Amino acid sequence: MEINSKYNPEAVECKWYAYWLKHELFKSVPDERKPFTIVIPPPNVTGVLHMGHMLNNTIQDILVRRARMMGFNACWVPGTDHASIATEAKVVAKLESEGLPKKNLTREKFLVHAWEWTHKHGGIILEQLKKLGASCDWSRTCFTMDGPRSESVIRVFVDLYNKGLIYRGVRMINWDPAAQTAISDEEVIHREEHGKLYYLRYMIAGDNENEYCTVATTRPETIFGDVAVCIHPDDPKTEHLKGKLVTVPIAGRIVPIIEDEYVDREFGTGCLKVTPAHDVNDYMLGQKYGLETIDIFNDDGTLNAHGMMYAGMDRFDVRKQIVEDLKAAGLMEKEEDYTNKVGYSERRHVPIEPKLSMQWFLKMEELAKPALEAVENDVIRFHPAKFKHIYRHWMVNIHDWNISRQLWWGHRIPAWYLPDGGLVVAENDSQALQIAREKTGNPSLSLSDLRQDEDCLDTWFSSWLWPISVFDGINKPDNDDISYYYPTSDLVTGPDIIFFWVARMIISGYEYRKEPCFGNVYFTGLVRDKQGRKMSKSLGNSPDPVELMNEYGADGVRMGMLLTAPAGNDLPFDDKVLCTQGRNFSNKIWNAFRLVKGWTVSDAIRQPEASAIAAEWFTSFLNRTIAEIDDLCAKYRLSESLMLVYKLFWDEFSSWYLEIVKPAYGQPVDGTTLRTTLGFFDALLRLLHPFMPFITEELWQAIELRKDGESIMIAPMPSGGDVDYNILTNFEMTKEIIVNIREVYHRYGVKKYEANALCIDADNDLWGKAVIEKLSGVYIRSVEEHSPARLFLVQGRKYSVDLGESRTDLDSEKLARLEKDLAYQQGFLQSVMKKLSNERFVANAHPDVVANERKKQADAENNIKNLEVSIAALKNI
RNA sequence: GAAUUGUUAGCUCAGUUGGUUCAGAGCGCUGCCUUGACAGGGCAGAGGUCGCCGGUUCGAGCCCGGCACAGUUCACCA
Repeated sequence: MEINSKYNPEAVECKWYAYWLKHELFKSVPDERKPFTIVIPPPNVTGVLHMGHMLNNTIQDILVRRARMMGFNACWVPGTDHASIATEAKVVAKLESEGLPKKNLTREKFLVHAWEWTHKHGGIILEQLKKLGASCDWSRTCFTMDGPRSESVIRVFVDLYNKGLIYRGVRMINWDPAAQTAISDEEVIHREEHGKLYYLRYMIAGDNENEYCTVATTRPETIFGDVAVCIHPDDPKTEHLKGKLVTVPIAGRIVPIIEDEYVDREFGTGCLKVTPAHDVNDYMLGQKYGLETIDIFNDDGTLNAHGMMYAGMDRFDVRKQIVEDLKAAGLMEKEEDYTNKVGYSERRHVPIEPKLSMQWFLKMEELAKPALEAVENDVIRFHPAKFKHIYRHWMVNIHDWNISRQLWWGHRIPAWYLPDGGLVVAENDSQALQIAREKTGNPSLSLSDLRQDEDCLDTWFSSWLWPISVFDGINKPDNDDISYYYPTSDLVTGPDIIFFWVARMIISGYEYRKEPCFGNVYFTGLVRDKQGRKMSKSLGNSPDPVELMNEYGADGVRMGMLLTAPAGNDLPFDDKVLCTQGRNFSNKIWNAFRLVKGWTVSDAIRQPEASAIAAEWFTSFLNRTIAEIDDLCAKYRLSESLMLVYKLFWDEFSSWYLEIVKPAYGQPVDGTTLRTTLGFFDALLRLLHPFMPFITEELWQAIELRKDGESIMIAPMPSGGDVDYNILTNFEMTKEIIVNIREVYHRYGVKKYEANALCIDADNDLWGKAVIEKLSGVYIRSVEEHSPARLFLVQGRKYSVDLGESRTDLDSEKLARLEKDLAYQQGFLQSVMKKLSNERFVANAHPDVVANERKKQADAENNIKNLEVSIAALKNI
């Protein structure tokens, strides 16, 4: 059987993914098994795969595949998100480039274009996930704007409205002038910015024309909205201003000086300009003192008519210009460098504008309570747990959620306005009409009298229902799927959307199912480049995942990423290094298999003793490792778990076990060893399968002839078994002896096959002789005297290698080594003795600890004695 | 400004209830090796006062206090 010495992932991966699909191995329907459910964090429908998705979905796939093999009915639901603001921005930009500005389009026309765009670019990302090996149940693929999901959103809106939790009102909101929509607090990113603090003169109205007060501001362009100047009532600096009126510079408006303790006396001049329409705090002052609000901005961030001669100019251009004009007018006292935080739109990257606006809000305080408790009490467990703090902080300070967006791409708010004011909220227009007729008492009211709200809902208002809505649990709360799959098991996502999504899903889960929506949340880190920078399009530092998979194989990329990505930790991704390691591991597995498959078998041979020992040892080692893997996976320490399997395969299985049982070149292997080895191989492949699905399937299918439809995917995960700790300990000693022999060989330039002898003490009932002989090429004999040059100690016993009479020369290197060892042992003994001679230690420490110290003392003394003898002997040669 | 997490080998990280035989792993690095599964490999090595200062203790990488630096989240100081 001819097998290539290098593993070629490409053909293998296509073949098995198609096979899995053909046999519907990802498909899940409710049955008598326990469910294991994951809902995918839906990527933007028009997005393409990036490294963050790779990491995130690899982890999900590992969890799902492992659960499936452990006997759960595993269901991973895929889907995409309509990404309201992002998608609309793309469509608007595209239409604009074709000479079709959004303002020239009707809502209906625009939506036609948006759907076209969605169908054209949609779903690419899901195809890319298939390349990664994602074992999603594709028959369940959902979209946040498909029929059942849209229906769910509308139902929930109506329900929350009827419960009095959704209200409409004028509030100070975050306005994104680029997208021209309101956004929620979470969509605002505060960035430190170096700007100026301007000191403006407001002349005091009245007789003395030279009197003025100075106001410090970062936003001189907002003076057109000024309606007052505020001072602190107890500030002597500004005492003289009380009760006066001042003239707003340039605007010329006369405004009062008001007093409020909100003003920080230490900041600036102690005088604060009050612009209720454009600052949250000023708005609060305006409310308190009944001040007018003057909105000076258009929706696109240009000034409106209140801006007088600046009307129509962009807000930042106005700032520059007005600074010049104020200077010219002698009203600019000074400007200082100043650093402050400016809120930016998360999506459009422009400074947001605080704006008074009529919007829809969801009351959060009551809804949040069970969701906070669930995480606090570990009903929903966060991995790593450090994110509980962040979650708690947000939940206890939760604000009402602005859920309306001035966009078209999304779920339109199901509210209809009545001709004479007032509104009705209903699931559709005919229902709305019916309610409207009842409400108004006017049976002749027709649909054309009603006007539906133009806004649509925040994207997250649909994704917060995802774990329920993908099983249609909002529309049909008692259906088989939701009853079976919900609560879901694990959620895998990034901490950046802990508030946007995770927290809100937990909230809606309790509101609509009275249950947690998942049991565990695994927070991945951020994939960064090797310099630690965030991966971004503009930096061009993000490798294309598909190209990576082509180069290293999906298994190689998965493995490389996972190996150094503990939960919650950022992953500095050096694809050359990490993916190479992953690919090399694939190749190692491949070649180990090639070795075993290349053996000819003969049942006429008895199993060699060394092989029998190796099998016994590896059985225990494997079983112990399986238990450790189970433990690590249960703690969601997937990287460490993978590392364990990696070392198990590479070091223990390949480097030790296979080397022991490997027959001499061209010789056949005995049947027992072959069967045992294939059994181990099978177990190792199954352990590895969740991490590296493709190569493991390929080799598992080649171990023996499988029936069509059989797959490692649905083979049981090895469950471990008895561990003989004596064998494990003994074998470690055997390894240590072999390493020492190799070291002797190394120093003397001896080859393994130049038969030599390992000398042991006559009373040494050495365990594992056959293994030592096999791996070192020695024969073992007992002696009275050891040759000091090649002597070494293992667990206090003496061993030496006899290289024949010709090589009894003094070895200074060996001497130095022994002396170094002696020094260490002496130092060690000293520290032990120091402790044992300390009465307080002997009196206070646990008896076990003291006993252990005495054993250490004895060991060290024995070692020292042996070393001294050898050193003396060595010096006498 | 507040909260929170971290600082252990060149890099990325483990280190559970304090016990020195716990200072570890992978990668990288150094040396040697063309004997046949694999040079995408084998074998053997080198590398760290566990951020700094103090304290508790018979004993501290681990507990306590302070400092330094880094990260994350939150926050209305114009």
